Amino acid sequence: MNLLEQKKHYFSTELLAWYRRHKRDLPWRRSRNPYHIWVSEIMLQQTRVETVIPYFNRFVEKFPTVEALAEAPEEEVLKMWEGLGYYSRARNLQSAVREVRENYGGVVPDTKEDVFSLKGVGPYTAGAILSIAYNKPEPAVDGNVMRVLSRYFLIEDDIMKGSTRVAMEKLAQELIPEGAAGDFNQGLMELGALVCTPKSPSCLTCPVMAHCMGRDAGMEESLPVKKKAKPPRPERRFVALVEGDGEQAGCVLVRQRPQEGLLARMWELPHALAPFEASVPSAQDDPSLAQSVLATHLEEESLAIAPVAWYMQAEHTFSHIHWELDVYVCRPERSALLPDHPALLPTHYRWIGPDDMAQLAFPNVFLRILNTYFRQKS
DNA sequence: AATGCGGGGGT
DNA sequence: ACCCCAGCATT
Repeated sequence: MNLLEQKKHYFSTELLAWYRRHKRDLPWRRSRNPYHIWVSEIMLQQTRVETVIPYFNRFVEKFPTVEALAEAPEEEVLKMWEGLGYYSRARNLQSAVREVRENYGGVVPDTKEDVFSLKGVGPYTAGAILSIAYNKPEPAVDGNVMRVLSRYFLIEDDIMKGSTRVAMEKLAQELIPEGAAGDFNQGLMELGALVCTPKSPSCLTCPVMAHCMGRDAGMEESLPVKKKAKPPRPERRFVALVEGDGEQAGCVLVRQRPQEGLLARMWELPHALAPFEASVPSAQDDPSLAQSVLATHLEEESLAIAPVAWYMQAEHTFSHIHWELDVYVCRPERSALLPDHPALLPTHYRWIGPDDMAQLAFPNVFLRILNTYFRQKS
């Protein structure tokens, strides 16, 4: 056996033993229910374990089986996902679960082609489901795994490239010990999460430090090589907090976003993009600018409102956009188009009170604004 | 291959 | 102020 083969064998053996001693007690590790493992893997995409735990527990309690999730209204599924981000994950998961109900009799499939074909399931998640739920020897290469492997094997290829991920998958598959795919794959990720961390890795407690080529080369902190992402583009927006009067007293106006795109089908406060000249907030801002931008925007939606006063600022960063929000309290224009009769609102608009928040899914930035407002009013 | 798609925590 | 995270779909 050559030197590289020895390093590989050592890595597999030591990592597996380490995982079995040190693995965390996580909710989705308490059973091998393939549906539960699937749900956890979708939630864990781009999301930390600590964040996922409470969401996972609530989700499987409400939707314990493939059937339960398949039959649920999408609105309820989105509400359970509220705050977790990347909401297409939730919609794709439900669509895939319905596919499993129709095509596989409600049983999560156990072959690569079938699992991979499910909506929202890519190379990582397919490997995770097959190895963790069914103990099949498939690699599950995520960001953690690429970091660990790039350090241990001193791989300097850019991990953002698809070809690098494919090479890592081949390597990861060769490393899987006989009959222990699930534990080994989870061990790789566990090591990346707890020991071989992005910054200041804890090499002295690492079970495979002795043969780590990255550490030998003094490169454990500079690996993996990763091309920098583009910074998010800034957007300043004016937000309308429209206070109802008359029958709508105590309510505010919200709307549902379009079917596709950013935050698809989520609820929000009405808002409009500031003109370029006002793209940077300044102390000398003329409130009338926000008022005209908002009034014009809502007029296009057949609503007549009059901004009253600046209320608060908020910001929110997506991967690709940074929102600076200025919130203005507004009033419906009396006698104008805004109907006394709520049925005449454009269909994607609604008046809501605090109690209605429990049904509608909002992105976090609007949750913060609405909670601030309703708390202050009560 | 590049881009769109949330949100929070660590440093 | 970055950086990163148990990625996938679309183009």
